[in-house]
Amino acid sequence: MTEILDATDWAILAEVQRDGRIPLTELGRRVNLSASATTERVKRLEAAGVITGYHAAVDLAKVGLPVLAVVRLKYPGSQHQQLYRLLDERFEILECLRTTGDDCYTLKVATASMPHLEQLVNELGRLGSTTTNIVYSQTLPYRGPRGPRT
Amino acid sequence: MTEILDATDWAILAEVQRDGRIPLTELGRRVNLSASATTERVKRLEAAGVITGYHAAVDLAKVGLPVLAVVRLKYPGSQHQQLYRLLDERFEILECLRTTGDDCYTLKVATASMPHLEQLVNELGRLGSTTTNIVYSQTLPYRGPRGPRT
DNA sequence: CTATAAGCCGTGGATCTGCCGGTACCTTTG
DNA sequence: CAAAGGTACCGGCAGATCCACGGCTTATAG
Repeated sequence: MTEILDATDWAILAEVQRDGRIPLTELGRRVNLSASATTERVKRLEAAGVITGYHAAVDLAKVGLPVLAVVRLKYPGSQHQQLYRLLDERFEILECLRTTGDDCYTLKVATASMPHLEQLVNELGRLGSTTTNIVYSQTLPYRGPRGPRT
Repeated sequence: MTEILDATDWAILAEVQRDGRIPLTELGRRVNLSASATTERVKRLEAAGVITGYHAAVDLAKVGLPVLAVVRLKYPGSQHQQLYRLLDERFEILECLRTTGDDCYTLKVATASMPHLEQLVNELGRLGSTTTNIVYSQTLPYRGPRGPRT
């Protein structure tokens, strides 16, 4: 049960994070391994939980959710239950991080319009005080971790 | 050039966001379509830019980056160049959003340890004033957009 | 030196993908 | 009204891909 990742593992991770549908033969070619050896490496990474899944990325604007915002939620009580219910119901909430500091939660939300955002923030405001920042642009869209000396 | 997504398109998006490596035949089974019809739908979504790519998700803790944090950066001048350089060099920075409000940028960073985080924040602090919040847990890990009445 | 384990390779059968023609339905147009 | 064109779907086939198998090489320990 080798806990450490070698350079080949990092190369594999870089490739599958860039293109999650790359064929194993092509992946093997890029990391200088045979197809079957590549398969074993990938399976091991999946089994160890290093690779947690494969997901398609969707353009938010193209599906009618052009308004992206970061909402910080300050939350006096401890009725987390209500927040969980909102996370379940409200598909506009894309991500929710629980953090240290004055604001307990940091949410990323995507809405169809400003009134739509306003309505969502109103809903969140019933749980605690909110601070909202509209996102101009994703200067750096999410990227996964890289290994040393890429 | 139909701009609107129908229920089948949303079902496809839900499936490929959940599992980006699902075979087209299985995908067709789930959305009640033949394999070839499914292929055409997916190709169209890709060509239209609705699906922007497929990516493997990696467990940050498992690759030695267990400390996740949100850093907000307040930035008096306009030397964005220096920030871009940092984004390029510093693999610990996973995401960077430019927002309205007092803090110009909101970054998501992952580091190996607290000293490592401290060093990264010091680096960022040379550009402007920073506010850092450690992430306890991802209450809701990133999920993509969902269609109406899932 | 031998035994064991780990990592890699090549092969072959099962599966999936990509491309083809064909059908049904709707809209447009003469 | 009828013909033409467009759209979305299906089925089938050739080729590419995936996956499990056994054999080969190297490293380590006894």
